[in-house]
Amino acid sequence: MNLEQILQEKFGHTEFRTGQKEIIQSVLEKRNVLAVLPTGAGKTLCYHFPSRLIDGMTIVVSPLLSLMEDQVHQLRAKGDKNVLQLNGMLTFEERKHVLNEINADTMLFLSPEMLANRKLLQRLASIKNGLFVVDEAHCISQWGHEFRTDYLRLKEVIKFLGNPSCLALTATATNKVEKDIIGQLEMDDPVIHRYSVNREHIKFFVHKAETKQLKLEYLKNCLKTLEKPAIIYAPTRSDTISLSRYIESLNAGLTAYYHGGMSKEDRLLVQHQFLNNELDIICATSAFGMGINKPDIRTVIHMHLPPSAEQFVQEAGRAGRDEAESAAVIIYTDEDKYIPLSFIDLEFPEEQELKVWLRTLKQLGQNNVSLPGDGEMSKILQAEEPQWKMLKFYLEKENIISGPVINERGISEQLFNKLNRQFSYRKLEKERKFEDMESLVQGKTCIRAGILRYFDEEKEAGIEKCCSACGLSINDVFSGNKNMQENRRLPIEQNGWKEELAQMLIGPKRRTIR
DNA sequence: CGTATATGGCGTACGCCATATACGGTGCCGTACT
Repeated sequence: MNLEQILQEKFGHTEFRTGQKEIIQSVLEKRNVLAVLPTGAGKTLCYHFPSRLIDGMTIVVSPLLSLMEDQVHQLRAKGDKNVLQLNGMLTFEERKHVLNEINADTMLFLSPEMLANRKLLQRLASIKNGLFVVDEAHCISQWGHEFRTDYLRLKEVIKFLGNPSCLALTATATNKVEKDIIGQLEMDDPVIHRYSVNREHIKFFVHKAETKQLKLEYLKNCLKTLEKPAIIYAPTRSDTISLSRYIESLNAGLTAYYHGGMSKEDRLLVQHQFLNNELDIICATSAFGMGINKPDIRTVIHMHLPPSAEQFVQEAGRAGRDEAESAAVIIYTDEDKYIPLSFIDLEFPEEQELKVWLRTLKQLGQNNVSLPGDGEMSKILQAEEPQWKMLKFYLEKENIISGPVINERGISEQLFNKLNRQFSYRKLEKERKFEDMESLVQGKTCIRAGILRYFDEEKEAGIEKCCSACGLSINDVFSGNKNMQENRRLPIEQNGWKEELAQMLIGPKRRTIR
């Protein structure tokens, strides 16, 4: 039976989309695969398909619980009952149940943090493992080094599971990020399937404003001209709130805000309203977007400069998954850079700080104190919790910390120098990425060409007037979408959201959300 | 960099203004409880 027949019989599709067949073939040949496929190209099939043919369990590492929920739900809805997930939203009993259920035919979704659990790993290793998938694999590079270091432990996990073949999937990776992913997963002799990140129907616009007020003026213009639904990205949580108030005052459409500090319920509610076309505009921090599968987002506006071109392409790429004309706008001022730069600053300790931290740890070790919990420890060091967790990861790597034991003899001048050098290097890398983003918008040349160059691609000849630098104006977009406008919006039920929320929380799927 | 809160001097007992300092983003987790 050939792959097309299987596709038809088991998955109900008549043909593969670009790249899918090649990727699936490589996976079936038991190769380690890195696939860079643009947003909306059908990544799920790339592991769903082989997981049904491969001998052994398929493990899928997913960065967000909401994303995991969605995918598991969709796959199960398609009739695949042996798709399970394991995460912190499950009760103890539910977890036990999942651990009993899993077998060599299971597809199991987990977070990288879950895979740090030794007992769980032993249970997983007791089953034959066929395929190890890392979804949204750019997270390894983007988050793994500092924010979510469990991403850097995945290589040990893969070894522990008996080296199943590995498939890393992402929509945005430069050559450098590709190398980082391959290196961090220790993928042996990998096959790389890379498809262009170019999305021709997305038109790019950059506008530099002199003041904050003028930024808002330009935004007002954009909202008059550009189509909705739209996402507006802001740099801080409070900015998302003030922006949504501003837009409401303009009567520019139904608006809500979204950021990581909101409760799970509120986030879920806003997300659902946006997906159901009950909102025109969502003002959000970078927390919003990953796994948002809404095909008809017409406009993405950035009210600041994202920290990297990768992040920009990820966020702007949420527009126009349906391949209809869409707009991506950046409105910025020179002052914008201080926020991203201060975030980078915040992530890494100062030299003096690092010295004090190591000294404190050495003292704890000398007094045979066993290592306290993360919250407690960050208090002792007067560090932010993410900072301490990052340091802990690297100290574990250097065998300074093992479990609750602090091997204080290893804490030396050399160790300080090594860590300090490493942190400085990473900090510089991040600052460079931001500078690249700055030069992307400051240049006088085609923005699309700049993006493609950044991703080591050549711009294909023949795209005229593709962005503001090529002379395109925001009034020129959306001419091609005329006939698809009117039937989009549904009437809004003013009191519907409470019932809707109750539905999401209580039944019929029984989610556990606190 | 801009904004919000905290401190400090004044010169008289509470309120005012000036200046100093802190903060800003992304998520998972057998779990800290108050």
